[in-house]
Amino acid sequence: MAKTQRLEDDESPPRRRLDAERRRADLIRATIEVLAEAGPREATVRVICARAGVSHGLLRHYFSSHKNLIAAACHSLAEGYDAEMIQILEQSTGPFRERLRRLFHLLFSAHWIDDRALGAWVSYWSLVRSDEEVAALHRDFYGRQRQRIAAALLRLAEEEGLSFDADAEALAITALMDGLWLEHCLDRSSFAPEQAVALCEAWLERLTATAAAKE
Amino acid sequence: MAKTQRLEDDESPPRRRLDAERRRADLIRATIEVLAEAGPREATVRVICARAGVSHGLLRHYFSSHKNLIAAACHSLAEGYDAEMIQILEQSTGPFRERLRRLFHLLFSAHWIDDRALGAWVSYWSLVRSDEEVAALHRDFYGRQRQRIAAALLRLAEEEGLSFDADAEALAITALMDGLWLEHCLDRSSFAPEQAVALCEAWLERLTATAAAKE
DNA sequence: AGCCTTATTATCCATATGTATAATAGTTTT
DNA sequence: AAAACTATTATACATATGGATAATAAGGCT
Repeated sequence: MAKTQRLEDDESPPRRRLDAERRRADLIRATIEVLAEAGPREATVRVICARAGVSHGLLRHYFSSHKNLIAAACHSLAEGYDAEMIQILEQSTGPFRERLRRLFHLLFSAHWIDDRALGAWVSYWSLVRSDEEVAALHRDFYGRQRQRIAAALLRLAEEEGLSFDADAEALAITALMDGLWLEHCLDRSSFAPEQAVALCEAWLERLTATAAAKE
Repeated sequence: MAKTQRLEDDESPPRRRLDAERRRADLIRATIEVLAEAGPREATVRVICARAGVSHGLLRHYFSSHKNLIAAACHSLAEGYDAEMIQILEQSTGPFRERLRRLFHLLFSAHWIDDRALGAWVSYWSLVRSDEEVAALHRDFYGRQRQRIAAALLRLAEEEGLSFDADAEALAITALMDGLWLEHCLDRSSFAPEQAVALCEAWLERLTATAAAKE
């Protein structure tokens, strides 16, 4: 009785034909939104398609399976983050100390915090544990990410005449950022984004303050 | 045809009556194992009960619902970690610098790394986002955890005559530990547990090295 | 205009899911 | 040993789920 929202006496809903890539992107965006808001358990074919505004039969036109769509959404998340990191660390100007600080600001800026995709990362992490396809994707993505940060730290060391283990420090700052991001993601009321930025900057200052001068 | 695994000509499986608390604990343990190995999506009533070796109808005898069991499992995870933290930080002896180092070692020791519960935390985090009951549990748990670490840092500052913002630093070291733990959880091949311990210790040393002496 | 391609929907199907209920059997009590 | 109690199972049920198929219509082509 209460189910008659549509099709009752109104004309049938406008069936729009969309550009293939655009529809694919729409489905991925919808998946990320659902993952973020309801988690992997609720991210069913029907819920995702409803979110994208299409019938659930359409999914198989663009993705080989439900899992394939989930993996594509995770891929999209990782790629998006990677692209922003390249932009800030490698394609911008200025000293690398400044570039790293810009990365900290980006990560806890409204752009990433307010995005509905925020919680999707936790779902993504959850899927890494259970889906081998996502796990392989993650290994590749995380390796590249740490390599980028290590390279930036190495350049920083050159610029400031310091010496430290860039690979190990990249691991540390990545973990610090992820940890802060995770905790803020789990409970936004626990601390302000600015505090997370401040802690990352403090970490960087202490690193350079205690690093040995390169002879 | 292929479904006749049992009850065909053998005697019926031994139906064991267990102590209530033991069975409850068994179900929670099974839930954590399934969450760790397969993620929240596969942690269904039937899978969990099969893991615990009971029929799926039994669940409702001990938990009001599937979600209630999941929440109980998350609660158990958090309580277990909290208990270990109390043990190490508050009920052990020695200078607080040493106690904190012991915490680092514990976190990345075989006990926590090899435990099948390792991946369950990611599932737990994923559920925080989608289940309000788990979210409330988490806020309480995380607040206590950070408070414990802040208290330990404060004692460390007293012992060594230093001055720093213990609350903020507790946030940082918690994030660093969680971040390292998360990354190791997602890909154990990415770095050795000992390296995570070393990075936490390095963080602590830099904190005390750069902290102002208390006048 | 009319035709063709195919994106999109509606519908169907087998199975999985959470929960409820009645039957069964282990344990305790008397 | 009989009876009472209740943990446990087997089963049932309504709905949800991922996937498949056939019908439909939107947009491009000539």
